[in-house]
Amino acid sequence: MKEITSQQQRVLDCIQIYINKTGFPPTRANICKELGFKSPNSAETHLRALEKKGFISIESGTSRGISILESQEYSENDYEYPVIGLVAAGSPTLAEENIEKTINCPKSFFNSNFDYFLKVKGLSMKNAGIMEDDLIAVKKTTDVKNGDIVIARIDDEVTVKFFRRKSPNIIELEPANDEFTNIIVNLETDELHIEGKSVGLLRKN
Amino acid sequence: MKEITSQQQRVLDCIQIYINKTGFPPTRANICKELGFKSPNSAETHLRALEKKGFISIESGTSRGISILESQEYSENDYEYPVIGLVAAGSPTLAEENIEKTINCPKSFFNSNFDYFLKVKGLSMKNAGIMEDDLIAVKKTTDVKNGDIVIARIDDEVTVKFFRRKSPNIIELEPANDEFTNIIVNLETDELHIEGKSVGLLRKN
DNA sequence: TATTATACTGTACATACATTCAGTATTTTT
DNA sequence: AAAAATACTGAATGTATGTACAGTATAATA
Repeated sequence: MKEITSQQQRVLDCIQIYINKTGFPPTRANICKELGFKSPNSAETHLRALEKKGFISIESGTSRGISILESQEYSENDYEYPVIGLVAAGSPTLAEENIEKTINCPKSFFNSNFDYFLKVKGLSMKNAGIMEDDLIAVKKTTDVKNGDIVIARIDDEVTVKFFRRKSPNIIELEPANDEFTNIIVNLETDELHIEGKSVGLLRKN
Repeated sequence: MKEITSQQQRVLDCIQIYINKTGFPPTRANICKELGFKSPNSAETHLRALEKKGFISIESGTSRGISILESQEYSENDYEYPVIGLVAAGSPTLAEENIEKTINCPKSFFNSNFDYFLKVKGLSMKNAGIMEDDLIAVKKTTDVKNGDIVIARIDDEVTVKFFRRKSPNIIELEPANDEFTNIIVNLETDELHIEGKSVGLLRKN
């Protein structure tokens, strides 16, 4: 299995999500629409690359004839997902020491696969329906769009916020609570790490 | 779910086997070849019957746009929990007809065991972090305490609210949204059915 | 007894889709 | 420095595929 590029990973994820949602694989045009490509050939070349690298197989001449290989990674059974506590500001977080427990959960539980649960502290995303002690299913990725709920880190401080790119170098991290203010990050002067994005939420009461 | 005929069962099996083998659903022609039909319309009419009976869904105008709804496979730890849509007021709800799909989920996923997922309509519990289209894990029980989030039914109208017993015969159903008002139920004059209570919440985004 | 559902064959057609060709540009590998 | 891989746009084409229409026949309902 050769190395996958970030764009190819996006296409692969897109296929998996499409199958989870609809039950059947996407067309070239579906992929383009989903990822913003303007030519079906963009999808085509990515598919060919993914096939060459062994991630998918393509049935020639067949509509939607894509199948994802290496399926134990994606579809098989359950997995023990770690629950990581979002600890107070200033502490090293997202580290192994912060694994509170694990949760057994089907791998294809949310529309996208994910890496861990993050236990939420505070109410900064209250109006988005994210409450204290909720568990956010986090997919590790830096590929985020405007409006995505992201797990962002500035130095050692980790927060959950809406992601909005205002200009190539200005990113706004927007809370969903009037009592909190936007965090404006200038990429030229500040370091911003996107740890991942929310693909789902779990609450136990 | 209506009764399935033996030929329809053959077609349904054929679709499942085809998906297992290839990773994508069959075309009409594929089904014909597999089962020995000589006209694509044979497959078409069977598919329409299966859709009408709720076994599959067909995306119109879409090649291979078949998805099997009732997924009968589940392991020992997991169970296929039904997702029931909270339909508009006045309709008979919580009925089998309202099963939108099922979700495979470990039986001990939430702190208490539960019976089904309820898909939320409206924002009456917004401040409790329950948003539109969230899935509430519902445990069927009438044993509820003050402050519990309950699924209550008055006649045919089903709502999700906080439960508060004001006096032995007066129960208040309290929303978590300023734009909604409390529902006060006098057990001497009104009939109140407690369908169950929320033991968890699931959100996919 | 009339009607509807089931279970097919066979033909036809619009369009959904895969796929090729022609470009452009940047990055990585040889 | 040349070649190959990556990452696209854009247009064009053949065919794979859904789907409607026209029949035939039997069993199940109303």
